[in-house]
Amino acid sequence: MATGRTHRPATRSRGIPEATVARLPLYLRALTALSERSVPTVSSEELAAAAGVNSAKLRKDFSYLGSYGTRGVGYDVEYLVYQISRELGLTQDWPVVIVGIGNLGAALANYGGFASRGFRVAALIDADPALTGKAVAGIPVQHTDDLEKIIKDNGVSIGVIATPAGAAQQVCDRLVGAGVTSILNFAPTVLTVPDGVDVRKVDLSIELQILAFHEQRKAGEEAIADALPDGLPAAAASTTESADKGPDGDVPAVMPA
Amino acid sequence: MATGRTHRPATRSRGIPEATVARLPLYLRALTALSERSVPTVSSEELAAAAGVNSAKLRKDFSYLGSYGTRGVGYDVEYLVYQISRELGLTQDWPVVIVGIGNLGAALANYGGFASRGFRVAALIDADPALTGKAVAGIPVQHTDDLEKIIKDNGVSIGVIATPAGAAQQVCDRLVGAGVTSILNFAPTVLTVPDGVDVRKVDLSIELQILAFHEQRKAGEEAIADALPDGLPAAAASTTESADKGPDGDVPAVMPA
DNA sequence: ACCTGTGAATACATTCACAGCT
DNA sequence: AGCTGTGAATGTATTCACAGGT
Repeated sequence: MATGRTHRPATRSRGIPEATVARLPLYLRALTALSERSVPTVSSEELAAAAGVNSAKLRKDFSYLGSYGTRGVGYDVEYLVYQISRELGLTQDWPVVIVGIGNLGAALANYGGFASRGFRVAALIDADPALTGKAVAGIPVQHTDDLEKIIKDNGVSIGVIATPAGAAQQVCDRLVGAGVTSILNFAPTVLTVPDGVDVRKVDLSIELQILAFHEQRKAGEEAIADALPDGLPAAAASTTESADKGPDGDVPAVMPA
Repeated sequence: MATGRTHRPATRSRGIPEATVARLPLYLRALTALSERSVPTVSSEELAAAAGVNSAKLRKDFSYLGSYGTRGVGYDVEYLVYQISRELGLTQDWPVVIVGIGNLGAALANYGGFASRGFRVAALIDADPALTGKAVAGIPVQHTDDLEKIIKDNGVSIGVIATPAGAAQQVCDRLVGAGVTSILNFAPTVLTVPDGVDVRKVDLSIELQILAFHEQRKAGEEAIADALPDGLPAAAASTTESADKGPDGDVPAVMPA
């Protein structure tokens, strides 16, 4: 096996750490805003504040790309915009297909952020024949039967899956079979893909559950300790001055089903 | 200072690492599927495969929750479902408001995954008076003017922002002012919140940009190396049969506007 | 005087590998 | 014999703090 042995090789291509790659779009957005206001240069401190990170991290991140700043001055906004865009591959145009044109798929098709920077919705695909031919966001919906042809004709390498969970793996397999090597998955399923294919997942209910976890911690630890004999070591007293939501123990439901 | 001093204290409440918390929903989903098929017990190996992680990581994750398995046997599915649900705070019902009922907000309102487990869409809020009173997913849209009242009347502590970027910070401030302490942000902006408030971000264009970065690496490194004197050590040969999209240097736009 | 770029230090996360219980 | 639970080892990310340019 030439290309690597394990299931998920972390795709850390060359020098740039994944964590850094994940922040580059943030920097780019902040820089674009500065560029629109014709700000010529920016310091790591200012840019970090705009991107919501700390400046040491930002400088370290940029150091992986090269030495694009000027000591004593800062970074040239336009130049950095270009360098980061290039690093992210946004100086070329990426045709994207969206599969599954339900509520979410339609929302994605309409989402301006797609088109605005390097990405172009090349096709919308759905399995429902009733949708075929109808236009969503000005783009006609095509039938799943033609998926492979659509991918190949448009040279698509990035696919977005917005189908129900049950259809996602099958759609994924067909996308990959047709040559797609990057997938953004909105369906709440774990997708299995061959080596060399990247999958990123966006999962609403996972995000909510993570928030619920922290929310529960903020107020309510005592109430649970009170109801269960599982003796937790009574975490640090809360003392948050925020809103003092009260114990709120009147919602009944303890089990989901 | 009792409550913590810096801008974002990582919210690592007690013992459980953030990375583990982020995986609990995955485990829970896999376990729920097993539960529906009436599978009584599962080994770390099997469950890990279903959740798309490796078994050592899964066992370590579970070890933070307690010793809920049986050596030589595995984990009791029902029991684990309950323990993880409880840990995530899903044994109670979380009323959620969605602010911004455009395409995306409507998609979220309709998304089944919200309702299915502990979360309940308590209200939909939008600034457009034309929407007020109309029902989306069976829930009437209310006007932003009443935001504070809605939050308080429903005891909402989790808010979802699906407004345009320009409105997001303002909406966020009002949510926080009314007592919301967890925010799921779909708007492409960095939100600033006071200490003690959690924000999670879901950003489509960031995800796509990360994919584009890796995509660019897979095929096309030579083309870039060819155009720039930046001597890369020529990463592992790609051998992807994908689509051979070519160097494609003709799209000009480096800037959006 | 100022701000970048980066080694060194620290913190966090994953993986290994095996002791210990069933 | 089999599988969990976990210390120890390794790998990755963040932060510190300051040398080195402008």
